[in-house]
Amino acid sequence: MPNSGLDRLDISILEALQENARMPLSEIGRRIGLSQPATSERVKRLEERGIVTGYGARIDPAALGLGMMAIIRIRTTHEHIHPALRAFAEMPHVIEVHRMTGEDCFLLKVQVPSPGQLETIVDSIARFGAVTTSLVLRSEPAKPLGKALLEGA
Amino acid sequence: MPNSGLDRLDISILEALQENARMPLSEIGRRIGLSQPATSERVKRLEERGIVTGYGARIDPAALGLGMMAIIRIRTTHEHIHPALRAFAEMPHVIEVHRMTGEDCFLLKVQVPSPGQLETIVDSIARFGAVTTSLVLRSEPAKPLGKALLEGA
DNA sequence: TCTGAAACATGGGATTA
DNA sequence: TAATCCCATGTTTCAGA
Repeated sequence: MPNSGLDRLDISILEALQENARMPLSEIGRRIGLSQPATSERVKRLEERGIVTGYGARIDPAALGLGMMAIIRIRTTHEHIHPALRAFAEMPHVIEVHRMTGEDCFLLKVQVPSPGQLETIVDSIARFGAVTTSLVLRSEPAKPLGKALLEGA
Repeated sequence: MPNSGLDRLDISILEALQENARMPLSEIGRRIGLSQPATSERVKRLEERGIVTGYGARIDPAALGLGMMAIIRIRTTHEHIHPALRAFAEMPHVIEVHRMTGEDCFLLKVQVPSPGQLETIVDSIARFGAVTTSLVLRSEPAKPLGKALLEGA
């Protein structure tokens, strides 16, 4: 088990903070049977060790008029890779960029208001190589980390 | 522009909260030129309108021994879809599940400690259909929402 | 565990559209 | 009038000893 020296209490803290990063430390402590200062100390250590890298608000894209999500794969050649990365960084609708093994070099997650906007993005990406676009019909809520570590690893 | 009645200040608040959900309201207010109570009021309204759906900790998977990320696509038939969704929900290493259009019905994002664990997951998914697995070599940091709305939309 | 400091929620009054 | 802001203050939450 490659757990970085985390005990059950640390895992519980991570789960609580993923569920609600604004939960008071006293409340987290109450759940796991620790005092507020002891909980505070553990959270600070999790941050210092680089396990907790920050805290972010969850935002509903649909509520902002970005109700359409798509997955775009790009198959390209080696000399296009770095220009492509720079181009993706400039596109605000491109939310995630992953470089991968396999036939396709890149996988992008984009969040757009309309098919027309998606077309614009696809067109501006096509210069790098062959593009495959899929519309996301439904996404399950993203799963928090934590459980995966306790069971077998 | 399909912005749900958000002005520039609301957008700035969303950006600040995505960067650091624990930023004090007084600090957010200072950045955008508003008092702490006025900022508090706006944040509460963003929550009530369902734009901010929660707050979560960002966790480094590698620091938890889950240093390997993979993208798995599955091509299956209609009768397998709901059993597959239930099965994915039970797999702790499967972080995201998207149902899509196109040849492949599902796209999964998985986070594993080792190739062996990835093999186990692929094997247990293969019963639903044809599986295509790609290892993620590198991911750019996920982009926050906000900018995309101001420019043209 | 306790305490001073920081951050938050609430109510009243002023301003603007 | 309705909305939004600021200021003042009581309460909660945090950090350090």
